[in-house]
Amino acid sequence: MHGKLQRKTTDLLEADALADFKVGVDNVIFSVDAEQNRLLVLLVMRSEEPYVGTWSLPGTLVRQGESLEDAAYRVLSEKIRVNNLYLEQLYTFGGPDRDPRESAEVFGVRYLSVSYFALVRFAEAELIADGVSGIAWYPLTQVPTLAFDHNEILAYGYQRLKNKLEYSPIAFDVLPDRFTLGDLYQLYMTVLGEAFSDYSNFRARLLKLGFLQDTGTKTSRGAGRPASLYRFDAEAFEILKDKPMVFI
Amino acid sequence: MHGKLQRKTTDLLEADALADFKVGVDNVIFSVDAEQNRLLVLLVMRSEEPYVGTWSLPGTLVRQGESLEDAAYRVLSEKIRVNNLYLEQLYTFGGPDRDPRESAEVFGVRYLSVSYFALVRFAEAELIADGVSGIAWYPLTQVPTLAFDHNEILAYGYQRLKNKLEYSPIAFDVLPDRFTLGDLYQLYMTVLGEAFSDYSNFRARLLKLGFLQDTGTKTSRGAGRPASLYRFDAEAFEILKDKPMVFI
DNA sequence: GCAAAAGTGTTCCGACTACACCCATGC
DNA sequence: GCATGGGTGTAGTCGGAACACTTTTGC
Repeated sequence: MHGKLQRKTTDLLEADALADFKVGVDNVIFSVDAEQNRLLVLLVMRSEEPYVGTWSLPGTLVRQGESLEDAAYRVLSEKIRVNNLYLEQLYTFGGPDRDPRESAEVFGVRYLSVSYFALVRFAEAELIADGVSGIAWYPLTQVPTLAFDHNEILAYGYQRLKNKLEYSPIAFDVLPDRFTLGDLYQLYMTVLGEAFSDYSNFRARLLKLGFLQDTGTKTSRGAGRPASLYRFDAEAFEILKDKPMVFI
Repeated sequence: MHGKLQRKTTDLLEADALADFKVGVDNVIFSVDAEQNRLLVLLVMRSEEPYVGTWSLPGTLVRQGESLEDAAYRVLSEKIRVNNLYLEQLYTFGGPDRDPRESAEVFGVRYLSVSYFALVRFAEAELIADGVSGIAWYPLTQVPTLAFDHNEILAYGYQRLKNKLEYSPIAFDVLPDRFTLGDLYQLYMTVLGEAFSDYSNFRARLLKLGFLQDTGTKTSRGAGRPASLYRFDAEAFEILKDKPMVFI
């Protein structure tokens, strides 16, 4: 309401001068290790200042001509090779002083982070070591203190993951093409924690939704009765997608 | 995976040079006119290039030392005076070429928009006309073509509003302190459209939740039996906030 | 046979739906 | 009285929770 008219003349000296930004994209990449029933996050060891030698979320700064989502995909593809994945924007963190590089020059450039949330198939995901910086899947329970405000971003991403699982079919982006209902149940247990639902009720509910296709084949894993392999029927789901649905 | 090592020397010439950003904040500000049962959005007429003379969402560019949320509040307070409001971040739109100012200089500055979603009390909201640009509440059904990608942002905000209404108590940020259950019902009807629930069922469900306090006083509006005035009990709600709850 | 995992069925109970009906006011 | 909106109650139904039970495998 004030200063707007004079700005042209004294731009850089005024208190309300515009901030210049570099925009970073940070990815919260989850995966589920079905063997060990662990929820994993992908972390990289920083090899540049600031925070050299500290673990952080994989991220990058946005380049000229590159969209935010492009940048998010680029980070991902530089770190892991995957065929299938789920990706969505998470939140934008942009307070001043969230990046120590800002304090270097007074009123210098600001760093803003647009975070993305991704889910990939653990079995397919092949980590790309570039020889310089470390890269590793960390069990969510063992994540150390991260660079910047990345612990906060991670916590936010984990919340989103849990919410999404309840009303979105993102689980099928992490499971192999053919999976047993036990696999699916284990995935939910791993992410949401113990006792979110009885197995047989979970089973009945999911099957009633009608987008799980019994392939006819069965698989036997050690002791116990062999389980039917199911496939996610994307076409059948499309029809139902607008109706509210709960996997709990 | 490539170019990372050489970047220091030929930074500005390389294809993967970093983009420089100005960051804008655009607000989708909703209100509900209880008299006429209309859902309203606040729009402003642009008085500067680009898009002079076109309606747009109220927005601003982020200043030095200012957080994103600060900027969002600043836009709001420059346009309207309100006592109570709900505000949350919506989404970040950041593709190249979303702002025509970008094409002016090749590889010049990029414009990124962090959008916020707000809900204010219509009766309390006093619009601030600055004499230069227009400002007006538009019924959602009559919104014209807006500047930039603002129609898209608005559509996204409307979706969020509908979702939030179902599981969050944001309605009470828009209603006056004391309101009748009829007021509350009308609000839901106005935002969500006809026939989302029977009135008596809606009433029973809400009262059972236990955070609506009957003030004892009654109000009479024209014909019909006087209605009890209720108040939202924030303390009672705090206790229940973590449990899933549906107002439908 | 026994343990282990898959798969089926059944009972109980709470919640939502769809109404019908009573109450208090203005005119 | 009658129209209007507020407020209460109820019968039917659907779906989830809990749990018992059957089936098919490995050993």
